[in-house]
Amino acid sequence: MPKKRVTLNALTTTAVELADTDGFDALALTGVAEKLGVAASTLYTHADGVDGLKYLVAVAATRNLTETVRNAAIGASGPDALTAMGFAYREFALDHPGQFASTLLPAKLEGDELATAKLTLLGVFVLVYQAIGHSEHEARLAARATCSAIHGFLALEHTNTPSSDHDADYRFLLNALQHGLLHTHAASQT
Amino acid sequence: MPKKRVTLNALTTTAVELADTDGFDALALTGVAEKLGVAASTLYTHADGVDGLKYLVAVAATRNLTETVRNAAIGASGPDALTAMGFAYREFALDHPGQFASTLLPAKLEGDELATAKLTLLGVFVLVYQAIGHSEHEARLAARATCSAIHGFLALEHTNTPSSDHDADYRFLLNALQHGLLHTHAASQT
DNA sequence: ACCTGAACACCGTTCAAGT
DNA sequence: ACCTGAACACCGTTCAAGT
Repeated sequence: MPKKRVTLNALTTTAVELADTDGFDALALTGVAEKLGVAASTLYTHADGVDGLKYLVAVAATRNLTETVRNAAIGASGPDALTAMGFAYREFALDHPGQFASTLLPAKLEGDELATAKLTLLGVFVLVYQAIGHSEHEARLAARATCSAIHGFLALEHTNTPSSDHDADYRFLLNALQHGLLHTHAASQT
Repeated sequence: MPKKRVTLNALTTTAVELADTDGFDALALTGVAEKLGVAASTLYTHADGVDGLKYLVAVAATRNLTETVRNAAIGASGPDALTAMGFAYREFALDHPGQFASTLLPAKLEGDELATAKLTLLGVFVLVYQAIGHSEHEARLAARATCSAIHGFLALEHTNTPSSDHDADYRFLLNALQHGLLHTHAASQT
């Protein structure tokens, strides 16, 4: 019998997979333990219960999302980059529903892993707005507004009454936001 | 001993209260039953398990939110009405976190109570945009975009990295969206 | 028709005991 | 240091039995 050893990496990976499969809320120590071939109580050596496990998933998911969005941003300039990022964000949410849901988990301590992961994600948007010509303050406002709008759309997309064309709705939202942000930018420069 | 009788109304009210107190996810048959003074199994006479209970909460919450937003819309015209609705929405979310969270629950059947409640809420926004001069199609797009953005902001407001001024952030988002929607409106008319 | 209590399954958590 | 299995609490759900 080979001794069963659990690494933090294997634990996280398995938890992320299970979250995407069964839903983030349904993520259970039992399921992860079974998939890893260990007793459920073993997981307390590596994570702080079910909340600790969900925290691990949230951190990994936020980082994965950040990388996806960042990759979408390269190679396109300004406004096009924003649209590309928006659609990459959406694709991530559709492909990884559990990871997307985990994004809502609040950070515990200011400056902890999850908090910094969230800041990094926001930072990608900030950079794009700065590249367009916004000041840092404006860019931060614009980035927060954009992330809020995107998250809201994706969260409601599958819960709300079915629209005829979600794709068009999303494009409309991104466009309106973009024009609105350009407006405030122009207004602040006059 | 007076016989304990549970009405659907008392059940819903208690569940809504408990959702706001303990969180929508933590809503439990046990807690509701205890607060009503009956055995947990009794609740199966009135609701279809825990999911049925959450469904009841979601319907009630959506209706409450709709009334709040509708009330905020009267007495102000056009753009001002939209801002007022946005802030009423936010106040509702802050005061009733459980009800706000229940808003994310998807409707089961098309045309069921929850689906129509969601449509009614959206309808309030549609009406305002029509009053401003948008066509019905445009108004529907604008309403969906607005609801998405508002929901996203409120969902992330307490989970994301603390901003210096959430109030300003929210105002900024509502403003940008409003200007962006006016832009697309103007563009489609030229 | 509505309510109760017993019963069972399932999950989270702790802990003494093994290696 | 890491893993196990027993133990316990808690919640959801079902059902036969009461009124």
